[in-house]
Amino acid sequence: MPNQDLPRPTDAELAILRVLWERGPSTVRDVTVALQKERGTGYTTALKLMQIMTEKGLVQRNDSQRTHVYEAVAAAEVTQKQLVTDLLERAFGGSAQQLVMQALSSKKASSADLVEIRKLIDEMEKKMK
Amino acid sequence: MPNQDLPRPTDAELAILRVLWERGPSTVRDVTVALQKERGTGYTTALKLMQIMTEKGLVQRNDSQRTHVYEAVAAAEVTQKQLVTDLLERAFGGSAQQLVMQALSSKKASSADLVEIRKLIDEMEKKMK
DNA sequence: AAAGAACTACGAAGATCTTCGTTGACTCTA
DNA sequence: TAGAGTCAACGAAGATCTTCGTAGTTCTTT
Repeated sequence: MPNQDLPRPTDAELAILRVLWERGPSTVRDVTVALQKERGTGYTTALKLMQIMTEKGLVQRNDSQRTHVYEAVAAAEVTQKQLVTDLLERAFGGSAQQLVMQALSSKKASSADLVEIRKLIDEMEKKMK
Repeated sequence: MPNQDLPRPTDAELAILRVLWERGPSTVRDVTVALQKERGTGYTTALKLMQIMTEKGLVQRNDSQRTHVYEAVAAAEVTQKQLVTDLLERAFGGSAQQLVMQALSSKKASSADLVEIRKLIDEMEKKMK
């Protein structure tokens, strides 16, 4: 029931969340290894970040074992929606249409994607009646 | 011909850009007044930010008059696309479809918006053949 | 039991972000 | 021409972000 009002994750924090979303509950070591390649993140850096994220409530820590295990508090979809909503307000003045247009044209979506999106639009139009 | 590789604007910078996009070339005073309501931004704060943005290349300054006039270097669409692309990579692993879904469901788009988006999808599908 | 490896905690440094006070210059007006 | 108002410039402060070195603890191995 709680869970809301998590702060917007920073860039480095988001990188960690993405690892946790993909791997599920993970240790600092796990996360460090995963981020080593793309970011060159050091162990203590990841540790410190994850400690801070714990304070912020972005992740949850199981410290029953000596090696702590972290997991994301909010599901990927929740945080993603928050980020999109945020960007929508900050950059697009709330116009979802423009954001969608930019997203679709910036990264080419597959035709399967387009079908999915069309479905969603159909449903939304139905509900509007 | 130049123009690319502008840094990602910060929150406060983006607020200023939005004013410039809407008003066109504006003075610090103009921007301050516009942001006073929603953000309570003070004059020197806006000035300092706009000076920094000039150094970064985000805005351009005409100082032929005593009262300088600033304008955004990149059009709204360009910066918006940059921000969306950025978010796409950082939070969605490049999946435009998911981002669009979140955007459409997070903020209710009007039926006119939906029609527009559907048009865009139609066009994209055509081009795919 | 001793040495080495792995882990958490802590603090600090450097960078960036945001805000604002102060100063000095210019302009307008009484 | 003196005073009030407006402006750009500058510096600094406080907050946040990111990184990393160091220390102390626990575990493992020999």
